[in-house]
Amino acid sequence: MMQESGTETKSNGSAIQNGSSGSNHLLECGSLREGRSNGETPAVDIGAADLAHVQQQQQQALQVARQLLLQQQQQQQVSGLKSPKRNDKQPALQVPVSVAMMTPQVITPQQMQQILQQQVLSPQQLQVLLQQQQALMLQQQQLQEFYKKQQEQLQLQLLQQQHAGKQPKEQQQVATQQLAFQQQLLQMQQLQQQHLLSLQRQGLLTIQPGQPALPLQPLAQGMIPTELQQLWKEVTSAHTAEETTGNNHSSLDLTTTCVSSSAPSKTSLIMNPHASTNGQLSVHTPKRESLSHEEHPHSHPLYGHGVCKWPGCEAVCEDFQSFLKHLNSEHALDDRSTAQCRVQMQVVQQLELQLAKDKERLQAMMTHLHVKSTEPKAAPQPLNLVSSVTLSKSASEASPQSLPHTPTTPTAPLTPVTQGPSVITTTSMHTVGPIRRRYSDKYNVPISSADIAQNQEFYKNAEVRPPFTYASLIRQAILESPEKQLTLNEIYNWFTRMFAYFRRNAATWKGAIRTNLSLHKCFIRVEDEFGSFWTVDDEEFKRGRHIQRGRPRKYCPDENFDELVAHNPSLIKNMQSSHAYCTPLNAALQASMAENSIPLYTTASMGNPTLGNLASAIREELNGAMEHTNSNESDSSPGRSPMQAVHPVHVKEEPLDPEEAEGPLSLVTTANHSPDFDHDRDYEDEPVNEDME
DNA sequence: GCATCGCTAAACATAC
DNA sequence: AGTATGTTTAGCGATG
Repeated sequence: MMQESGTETKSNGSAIQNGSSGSNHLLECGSLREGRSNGETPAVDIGAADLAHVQQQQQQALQVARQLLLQQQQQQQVSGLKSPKRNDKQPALQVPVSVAMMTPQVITPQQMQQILQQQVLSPQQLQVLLQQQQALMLQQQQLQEFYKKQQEQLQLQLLQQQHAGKQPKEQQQVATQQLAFQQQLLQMQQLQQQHLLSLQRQGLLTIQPGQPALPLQPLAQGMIPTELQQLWKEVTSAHTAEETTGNNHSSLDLTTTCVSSSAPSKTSLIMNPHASTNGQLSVHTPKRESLSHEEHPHSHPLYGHGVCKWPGCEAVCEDFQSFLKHLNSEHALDDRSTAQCRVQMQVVQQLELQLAKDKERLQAMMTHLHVKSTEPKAAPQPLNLVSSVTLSKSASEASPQSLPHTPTTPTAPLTPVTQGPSVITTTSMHTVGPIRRRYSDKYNVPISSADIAQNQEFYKNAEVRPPFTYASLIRQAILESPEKQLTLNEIYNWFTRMFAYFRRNAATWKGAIRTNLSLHKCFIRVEDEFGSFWTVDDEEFKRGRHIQRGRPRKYCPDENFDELVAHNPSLIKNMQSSHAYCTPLNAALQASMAENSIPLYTTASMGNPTLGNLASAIREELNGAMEHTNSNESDSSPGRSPMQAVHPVHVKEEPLDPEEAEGPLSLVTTANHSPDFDHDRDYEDEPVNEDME
């Protein structure tokens, strides 16, 4: 966190300077002084317009500008998070203060990283966009301030005019300048809106659907930046004297502000370092700040549990006063803090974006499920989010289960986090825990790639437990791999990559994976000189059988090992000679194996017809040949030779299911001679083996 | 009520 | 010794 912040700070700091020199808006600062030296007057020609007409124009322009400002403020309020309570009490004219920096940290580091990883744009692009937005908003704020002053001046002028009955030429000129300035304000707002639209198009900003967009009014007369700056300078300098009397607003020195944009001057524009707005730095208002502290003494969103909650800080502050001191000293308005604000803004924006997307997705899901719930065969519980989301193939049911904290069954989906209409109530969303999905007892229905891919993005980002069993996920991971084989660590990585849920509680789910790999017959462990990897026997997976539990491990020598070797010479090469098969294969099975050996080897739908596959194939013969003699052709890979890649030296031993093993048909590698084979699972219900035990 | 399934936790073993 | 990997078992809750 600290490191990231440091990096961000550094990059932002340099980018700020680049932005200052490269931005069109900030270029105006430089040309401002040039324009001033030229002494040019604004390109506004009033001529001999009568006073009433000028005044009318002024009023109209003011009205338009005021509306625009209000609209923009509304837009910022809507697009930003809801203001905290204290901000609601702020005057309407004040710039809405975002709570981005004032909201307690609810984002986990993982989520933060996730968010940053999800960014569509490169950091450089984001940086540029943010700088542009920042510059625009800064300028807009300055314009707002200036606009207020101009408004006051106008009122003063109107009063004077009423008393004097005539308008001095000077006043007329000022009014003209104000009009031009207001038009320029519109232009600024257009620029900003374009920028916002640009952000929106790039997915960085969401605007509520019902929110009215700012009107894109064509400018009657445009002004080049130099003219604007000239105008600004002249107007501000012409009325400095008036404003100094009893005016609380400090006069805006844009020159100073612009020059110090990379290191903003607190004398010209005092920013509130405690609060960042959505792209705006609010004008410091001591009264407001003191009010805020009065209302919430010793309460600060950036302070909690004696620790400064400034992102990346976590400095320990014994009391609130020391925190304030720390805040003012360490997080004053500088490049670093500004950059951190930007990062936080980005985080908030991304969260809002993600939230909007997830809401939309949830809505679609609700709609979809609601429709489905009317179908005859739909699950009785309307809260069953699982069955129809992705695993439509599975003919299982689901039921709510209240498990608030500890994740349990991976077969269950989690409570939707976002609120939504329709059938899911708030209560149910919090009580619906993992819902067990149960496959048919007879066979496993493998999840298809589409099942996961359908909601891939969702599970990648949301810490929602996927409604698939570990076995299904492991299988999916293996089958997705190019070689149809994965090491344990690669399986881990696939889980963490594909599911945000599996980025925590690693010990739990990793153990579950190992257990499943060992427990399920369909997972075959193969060793080579580089280590071991896991493959999957899809047919076996569909059977969904487990290694029998609770049975003693037995050793059973196999007299027919030679015959097996005859079908797979690699056995001799890779297996230790002591490995043997314990039970005789009957002639029919052997013949069947001889005929179907190659398809059998590829049955497992894996790239490598390893020994594991061989064993799987044998198992297939033993267990399934009788029930479906032709079950292998579908998964055969004609282009692959069964002996294509052979490194196996170790294969998980598969006992036969008693109900399927007819007679003493057992295929067991032996223990005793190799540590790799010393955990031989045996077939239960074999009197011979029982006796050997 | 019972059997099964899926999961979790734990113990244990082995290899590195 | 510590860690990763693999195996096995017990127990729990959900489900049929």
